[in-house]
This record gives sequence, structure tokens and C-alpha cells, in this order.
Amino acid sequence: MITMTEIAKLTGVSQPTVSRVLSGNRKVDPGIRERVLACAREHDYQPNVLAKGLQGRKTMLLGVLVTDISNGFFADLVKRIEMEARKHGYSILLFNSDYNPDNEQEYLSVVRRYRVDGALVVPIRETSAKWNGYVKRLDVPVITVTRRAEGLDSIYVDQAQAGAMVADYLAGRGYGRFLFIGRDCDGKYAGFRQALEAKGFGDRISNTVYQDGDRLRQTLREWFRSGWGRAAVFAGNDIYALRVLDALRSLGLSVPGNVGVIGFDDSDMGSCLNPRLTSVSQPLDEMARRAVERVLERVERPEPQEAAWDVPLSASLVIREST
Amino acid sequence: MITMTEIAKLTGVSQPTVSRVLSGNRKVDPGIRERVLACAREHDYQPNVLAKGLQGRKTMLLGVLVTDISNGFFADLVKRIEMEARKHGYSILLFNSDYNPDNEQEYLSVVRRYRVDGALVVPIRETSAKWNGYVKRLDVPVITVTRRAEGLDSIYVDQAQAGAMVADYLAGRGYGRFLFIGRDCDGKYAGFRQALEAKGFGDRISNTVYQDGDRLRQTLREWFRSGWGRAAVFAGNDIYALRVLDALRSLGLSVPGNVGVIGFDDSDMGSCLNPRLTSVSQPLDEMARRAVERVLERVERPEPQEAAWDVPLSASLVIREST
DNA sequence: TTGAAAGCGCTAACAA
DNA sequence: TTGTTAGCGCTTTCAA
Repeated sequence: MITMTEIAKLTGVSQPTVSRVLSGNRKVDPGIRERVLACAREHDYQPNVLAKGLQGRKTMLLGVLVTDISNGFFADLVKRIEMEARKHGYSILLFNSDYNPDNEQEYLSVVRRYRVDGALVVPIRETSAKWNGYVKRLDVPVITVTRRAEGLDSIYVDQAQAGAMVADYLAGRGYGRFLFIGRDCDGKYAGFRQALEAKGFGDRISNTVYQDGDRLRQTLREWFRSGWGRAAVFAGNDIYALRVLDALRSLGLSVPGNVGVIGFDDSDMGSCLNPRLTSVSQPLDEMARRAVERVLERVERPEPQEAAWDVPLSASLVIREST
Repeated sequence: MITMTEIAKLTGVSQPTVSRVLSGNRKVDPGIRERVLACAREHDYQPNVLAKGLQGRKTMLLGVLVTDISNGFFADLVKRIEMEARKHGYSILLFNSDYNPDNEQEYLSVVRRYRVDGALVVPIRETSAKWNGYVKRLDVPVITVTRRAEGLDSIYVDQAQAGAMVADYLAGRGYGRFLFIGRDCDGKYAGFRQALEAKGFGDRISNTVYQDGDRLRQTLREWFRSGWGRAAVFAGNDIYALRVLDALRSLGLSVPGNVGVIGFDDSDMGSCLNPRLTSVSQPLDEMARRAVERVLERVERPEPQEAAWDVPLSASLVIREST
């Protein structure tokens, strides 16, 4: 691949002059300019981003670390981040932690090796002190997306509020028994639980971590049989919800007749499921756009002592047939 | 971030010696070795991949260009490619063409700017001469994944064979009218059509490009009314299939009672849909693994004149409830 | 076994 | 306006 030095030789000027022409920010004699540009075009010159980066300027690289790219929600998030970054001339280096903390930690190091200009991270859990330490060491702007991180820029949906919203909605629809599928440390479960307790449903709430196939069916059956009142399942994400629908169907329970089901993330498929899935929608586009903008802002003009950015967004409810 | 030169100063040796210690491939006095390693560990040294790359060696970067990362199939593909690349110490630079040829072309240039060691590409269409030209100019090993490209390494599922397999299966199940959802230039449609023609169903095949909501419903209704014989829809991918199921349901047609539906890609959700979706499964894992291995093999020892690699894999049928 | 010197491709001083 | 020089962090000669 042709370099500036080679173009310089071919056109009989100095290499820095070529640089001046190609970066376009300095005055150069029009004659030379044309010659250089013609030569560059002819040989399909492509600047070496690595050399620029090494030279101390930006690498035009953004690290993007997510938990599971094969989850439609994160796939969508990455897609939007990529689009937004590209719009500003940045490319993204993709890392998939696969919910493995060892990977997460390692990738945080790898990100540094590439001297990325900034990073967008979906941490595995609400952030620990240890994790915070790793991130600080990155010494590039970092923003956590979809989760809040103490002392770091973060943009996320307020999970507790989203959970409370689900609780209000379900209670308003006349449901009186609730099962949450997901971890009990999940913020949306906390909000969900708290709102239900305030309504006097404190003893009508169960939760179970997500399990596969048969076990999920078992759990659902036992839960359904073991109480009374209209039953509703709140799934931690739409994938869980899909599995719940499937399990309920194989138990012969109709949705929403016997059991209501509500998902989380409002993934595209939800609107086509049978029954169509009620779900909580996160402003994905806004998160991606603002996260990238924020990181790039910090890249362009680093103000070390600026306060961390803490942007909780509101989720919204998309009501369909399953509740 | 600490550099080799700084470590050299701190430990009182020359910078190349530090390099020798940290790259580990040359003999160094054990005393020095320990001192240098200790210092590197203490300051959390991370090699500058850019400098290594610039110096003429590898960048440890692989470009991955897909058509749509938000499609679960490609998300999964990217995930596996990332895992496999990481296993070999490579990171991936992600590009999403969004089915826009302009993007595809531009990103092929951007890939060069980063001096990636190789690229894995899902081209938008079966490859044109123009596209081939761009790819050649990359002058790094390129492999096309999921599509065949003349004169380039490619690993893919033989679409025509997959289409024929679907035709055989549907005909064997007693279906006698067929609608393909997707482009007529799609290889699987060609194979599907040809196999059906061979069975004398030549005049019982229709096709339509994918359309949204109402239009899809319209199309399906008209097609369903306009003929006789057991009807089956072959959707170009599982997302289309999901929409078809939804549209049929809103038309009051039961699946598989009135219409059979078969998808393509065997995405995870298929096994939980209502009804569970029959689909064509591609060996995703094998494709990702072999594609990365092949590219890296070419990176490690470039043999310019070696013949292009052409690996058609076989798809398999996953039969569920929808047919 | 170690150090000195060169150079990858580029930008940013500084001089002319 | 242009060229000269230096240097980013590293690997690779070549000497010692």
C-alpha cells in the first residue's frame, strides 16, 4: 500500500508537504496540491491510522464491550453504536464478555493495548470496586451503557423505575400473584417488588433465576398451582419471556387467559409472537447516540476533573396481547 | 501508560533488552529478566499494538464486515468469530453495511486504513466484478462467509442444495403449492424452484420479496386464495418466517393446518415459537471457526499463488411443528 | 548476552 | 509556502 513518503518521491515534493495536502488543513501551492492529490488517487492512497495513532493523536478506535452480542437487544445496541461512531469517523473494536468476569477483565486490558480513544461498556454486574479500578486504569474516557456505574459516565434506563412501572401496570390490570424470572439482585426486580409491597402484595411475589426447558416448566407449574389470584410472569428479558410463553403453552395454560406475561427490552420479535408480547421498551437509539456523543466529547476536549455524567432514562411500556 | 523505554530507564537496561524480555523469544540474563518483568507488572505495562503494527508486523486486527448485526443469525456469527479470533489473540473491527452497497464499499477502504491482518466478509450480494476489485485491493487475506465469491476464499452453505432439500421435504409431506419469501436471485430459491420443477410443480411456485405488515398479509391472502393444493411458505430467513406466522394468524389461517411454514437459519427463537418453527440450520460454528482459522493461516504464511478455498457446507433440516 | 542505531508512516515543531 | 528534523513505541539488524 502506498505511503506519503512514496507519493512524495513520485511527485518530487517533501513528505510533510504531502501530509499537508492530504490532511487539507494547511496552505499548499495549487499546482503541487493537484499533483499530489492525483497521485494519491491513482494509487488509492489510504492513510495509516496506526501511524497517526502512534504519533500521539487519536486512533479513531472505540472499544465496545458487551455481555452478549447474540442477545438481540445488545446486537441492536451495538449496531446503533457502530452507526453513530462511524458517523464521526470512528471504528469499533468489539469485545464480547459472554457474562464471564475473567473475560471482561482481560478485555479491559486488551482495549488498552490498542490505545482506543474511548470505550463503551456494558458491565456484567452493577459495578464492583474491583471493576472500577480496572476501568480507571484505562485512562481513556469510558461510559457504561445500560447500567449505572458509580463515579463513571453512565447512561441507562432506571431499572427500579421500570420495575415499578410494570408492577403498577399489572396491579392495575387486576393481577394478584407475581413471578419474576431473573436474578434477585436485578434492579428491576427491586423496583417491582417494592412497588408491589406498597400495594400490599408483599407475600404474593416469587422469583426464580432463569432455567432451561424442563426445569422452567416445572417451576412454572408449581408456582401456578401453589396460589390463587390472577397470575402474571415478569420476565427479565424478551428471550426469557419467549421461553416462558413456550413453557406455559406446553403446560396447557393460555396467555393471557390463565397467566399474563410481560417481557423486557421490547425486541422486534415481540410484536410478532403468539400472543404478541407486552414488554418494556428502552430508548436504545437515544442511549447509543448519546453515549457515543459523550465519549467523543471527552475525547476531543478532556477535562479531567469534570463530574461524572449520570443519565437515567425512562423506560416505557408497550402493551400488547400477553397481559 | 508506561512504555518499554520508560521501563528501560527504570531498570537501567536498554530498551531493546526490555523488548527481548517482554516478547520472551530471546535469551536474557535471568537477573535482568526478573527486574524488567517486575517493573512491567508493577506499572501494568500493556504493549502498544499500534507500534508493533506500524513496525511492519501484524496488527492483531481482523476486519469483520457483515450486512446486519441486528439479525440474530449474523449476531451469532459475529459472536463466534469474535470468540475464535480472541482465542488466537486477535481482536475484531466490526463493520455493519446495513445492506447498503455504498457503506460496503466505503468500509472496505476503512478496513485498509487500519492495516488489518485479514478480513471476514459477508457480502451484500453474490459478488460482482466491481466488488471483487475492491476486495483484491485490500491486499490482505479475505474470506467471504455465508456466501460464495469467485476467486476468493469462501465458506458458505450451499444455498441451492439447501433449497432443494426444502423442496424435497415439503413435497414429501404432501404440500403442493409453494410461496418463497425473498429475492428471486437468492440461491436457495433457485435450488428450491429447480427441485420442484423436476417434480412437476413448476407452475405451483410463486415468490415475493419480503414486505412489511399489511402488505405481507395482503400478499399471503391473495396467494392463499388463488389456488388449490396444500400450501407451504418457504421464508428466506427466520425473521421473515416469524412475520409470516403472525400474518397468517391474523388472517385466521392455522399453521400447519391450513399452511405450512418453513424458515431459514434455525435461530434460537424458532424452537419456542407458537407453533415451533421448522427451519434450515446452517453450521454456524463450523463456518466461524474454519473461516478464522483459514484467514489466520494465510496471515501467518502468505503463499500468494495458492488456489482460492471453496468450501460449500451442507445445511440440515430441523423439523418442528410448523410443517 | 547486551547496546546502539535504524526505521515503520505519520504529525508537529522549526527554519528557510 | 516549503523542506528539514525529530519523535511517537516498537522490532530488527549489527556490533561489541
